[in-house]
Amino acid sequence: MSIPSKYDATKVEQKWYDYWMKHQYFHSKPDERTPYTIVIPPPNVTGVLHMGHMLNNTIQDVLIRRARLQGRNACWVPGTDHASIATEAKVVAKLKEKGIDKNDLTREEFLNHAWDWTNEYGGVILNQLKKLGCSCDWDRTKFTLDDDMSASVISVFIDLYNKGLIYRGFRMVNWDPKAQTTLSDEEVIYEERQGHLYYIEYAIENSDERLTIATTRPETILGDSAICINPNDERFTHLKGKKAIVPLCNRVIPIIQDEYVDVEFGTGCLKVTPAHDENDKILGDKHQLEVLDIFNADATLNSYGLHYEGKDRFVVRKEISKELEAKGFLVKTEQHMHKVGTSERTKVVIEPRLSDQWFLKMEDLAKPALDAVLKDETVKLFPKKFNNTYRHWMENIRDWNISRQLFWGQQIPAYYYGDGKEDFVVAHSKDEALKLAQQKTDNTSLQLQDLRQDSDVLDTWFSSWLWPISVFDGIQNPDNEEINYYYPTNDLVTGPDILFFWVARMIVAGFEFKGQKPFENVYLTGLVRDKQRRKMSKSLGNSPDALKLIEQFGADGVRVGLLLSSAAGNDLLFDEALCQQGKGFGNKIWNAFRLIEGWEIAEIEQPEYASIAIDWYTSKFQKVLEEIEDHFGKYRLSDALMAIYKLVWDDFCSWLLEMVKPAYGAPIDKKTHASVVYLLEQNLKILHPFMPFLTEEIWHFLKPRNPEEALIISKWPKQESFDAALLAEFDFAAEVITAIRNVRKQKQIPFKTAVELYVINKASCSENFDGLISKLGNISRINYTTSAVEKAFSFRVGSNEYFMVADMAIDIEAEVAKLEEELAYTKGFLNSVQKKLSNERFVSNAPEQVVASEKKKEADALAKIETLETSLKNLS
RNA sequence: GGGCGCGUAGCUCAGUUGGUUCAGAGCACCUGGUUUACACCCAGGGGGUCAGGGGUUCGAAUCCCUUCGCGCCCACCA
Repeated sequence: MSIPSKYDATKVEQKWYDYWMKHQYFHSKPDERTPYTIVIPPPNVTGVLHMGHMLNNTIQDVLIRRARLQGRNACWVPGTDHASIATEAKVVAKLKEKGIDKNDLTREEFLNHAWDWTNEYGGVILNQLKKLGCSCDWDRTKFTLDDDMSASVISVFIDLYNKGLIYRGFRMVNWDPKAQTTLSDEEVIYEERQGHLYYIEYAIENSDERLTIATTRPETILGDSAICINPNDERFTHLKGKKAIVPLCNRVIPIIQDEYVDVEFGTGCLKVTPAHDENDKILGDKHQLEVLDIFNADATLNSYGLHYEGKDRFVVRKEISKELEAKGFLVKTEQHMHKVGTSERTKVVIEPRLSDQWFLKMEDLAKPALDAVLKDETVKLFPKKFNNTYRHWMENIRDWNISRQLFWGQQIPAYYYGDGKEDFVVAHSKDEALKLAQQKTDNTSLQLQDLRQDSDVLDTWFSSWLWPISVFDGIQNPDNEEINYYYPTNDLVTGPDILFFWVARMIVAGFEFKGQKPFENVYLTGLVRDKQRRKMSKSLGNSPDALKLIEQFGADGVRVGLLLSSAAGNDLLFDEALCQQGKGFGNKIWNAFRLIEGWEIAEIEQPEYASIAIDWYTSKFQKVLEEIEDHFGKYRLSDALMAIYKLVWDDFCSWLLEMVKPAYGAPIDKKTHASVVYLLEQNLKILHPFMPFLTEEIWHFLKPRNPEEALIISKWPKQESFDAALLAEFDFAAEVITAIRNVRKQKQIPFKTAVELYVINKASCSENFDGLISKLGNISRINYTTSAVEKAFSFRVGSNEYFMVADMAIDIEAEVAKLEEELAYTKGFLNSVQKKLSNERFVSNAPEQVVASEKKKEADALAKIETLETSLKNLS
């Protein structure tokens, strides 16, 4: 098999992905091994891969591949989410393009369109994940609207309802007038907006007096039920019991008193509109005020809007303020910054609206989930700083509005048989509902056709909160082999933006439905931003096409690029240059492999320097492996990758390969070659989670291997003890080599010119690395001496002094200057050390170790000064 | 309004309980190098008042206070 000089990522990647699939390496089934399980955060079924997914799933794949190499039964469950509101919005838009209005369709017709759409685009994103190299168990692919998944959701709803945790309530909810559905509090994003504060005069009934109120929403005066003043506000006590007249519609409303009103804000008078403001609703309930809903579902005004009927709320706001001004009701307007709730999905301004909705009581459910993270730490968040955010949310948790006025989702299993508030039952089927209804009403004449199912569907998150359980059928079939084996899962990798939407609720569901946590560790990634720190978004056009990146840099290159600078929880500032760096790294490894494979092997004796070099790298590898394990343990994948990057590039390629490399054209001894190949293989194993394709390719080039010997299922290197002393010796030798190269560069001694080196070995270095110093410094001979060598370039490493003898003129003055500079620096250093040592408080307070080290520094400095002074004397 | 976090080299970030190994890494930059695995390369190098000020300590990037700047989360003030 000939080795291509260039690595062709595209071809190689397809080949190995097919190979892995064919041999079922990604597939997991319960066995005697310890499981390692990840469930994917299911992307929107109709979505396309973006940079956030790339980062997220690369991290998951790194974790899963590493676990697989460590001999665990690795199972990564993929799937997609029906994303009710987002998908429904897309389908509605698509239908609109075709001239079809959703409102003209029946539920069934609409769902048919939605399924067509899902079947056409669904799964695109999963195929994109394959390009990235994700080793998911595709046989397990789930969709949150699969029949069994939906059945689990419905069971859970019924269970919670029967436990009294789900209730129906007429409440103020967040209404999205565009999607025409309610939203949970979490789906509302508050934005700071510049608005106006309108000061409007209301006449007092049977009086000439006028009262001024301040409002940001003048259009809602048509829904006013009262004016509220603070009972302690002396300015208004005389108005107690009087009535005011609403401008334009001339309705007479009471003036009520409540301490809720802030005397300081605006005019100290508040208009009360119970239908359109949460606080006004509370006031309204307390004071038994009328509730006047002035809006239609699409936030246009209804008949209460008088001549504004049918017009949009924002249009009305402008027009009504003009009318109020023209008629003398508007006193003034002020600029006013305030927060406006907007829909996460449709971006429109949320309208508080009173309606019948389904809620889930959260307070009791939240307790075990709160303790699991903060008290028992059975669930750990990475980075830990999210504990606070989590606590805050959990401790102030509010009931969850789980109903949505959509078609795309699990329809709520509530069946109504009458118009009364309690005239409904909750059941798995209509037949069951009928029985229940007959029992409840004691009316056996009730018929199936008398029942109508609630038209709402459940919030998407009400299905995805079950994900880690339901993908293993743990709801419907709670004691099955799979759920018992894979649950709780190990790691969850997701963004902090869905910490509440999803992560927290999964923990809640885990304890409620399985009696234990859904996962052990939560790795929260940062957001992917561009170089200017802007969020990547379609509208900004700053989000690169994920697949094009893979084409350009290879999946391995992109994976490395993404992970190079992404500490957990930190935003990732994406730059294509990072992928280039990833690709360059791949190229480096490829060429190292080509070098090794290109050597001619001979039955010759192993040179001593090669044996030392291999011992050194073996120890170095172990030392770095220890660091890598530590990084992985802390979910510091960037650091783990960087440690491997430096190990492979610097230590393996730049040092080891250069050290063992035979002279040009000369063969390498068999033993060294075998060792180097072995060490390369060790490298490939730890590289594999990050760069699966390239490593598998090289692995199979190194020797023919059976499917059972594929890298993907090989064994992660075992951690062993290493020779720290040898590593220290190498570091010293490396310093010497660097110094030699430095002198060569400064004095323009070409590398090809061999020079002799003399050493005054005060540091008592071993001669282990002399052969390597000679080889990498092109030293013809190393001589040990006790006195300075004349006509030589000198340098010092530690307390050793070195002299390079080259056949060229020595600039004595420059040498003297260099020595003097070094001497001055060392004296200054000595001075500072001695100052510290002469400080009695330092000597008596600091730990012995620290004092000893300072003493050693002093001794070393003194020795060095002596050496420098002797050399100076010799030169002059 | 409440809470959390951050500010270290041109950029992105490490820096564990204050003290050997503390001022680091990668990238970028500068200099030199191409018949010899790799220019997607090799060798070498410069660069920081650790945001500012104050304090505790023998000793502070690290602990405390304070100022300034930035980010995030939560909260119904019209």
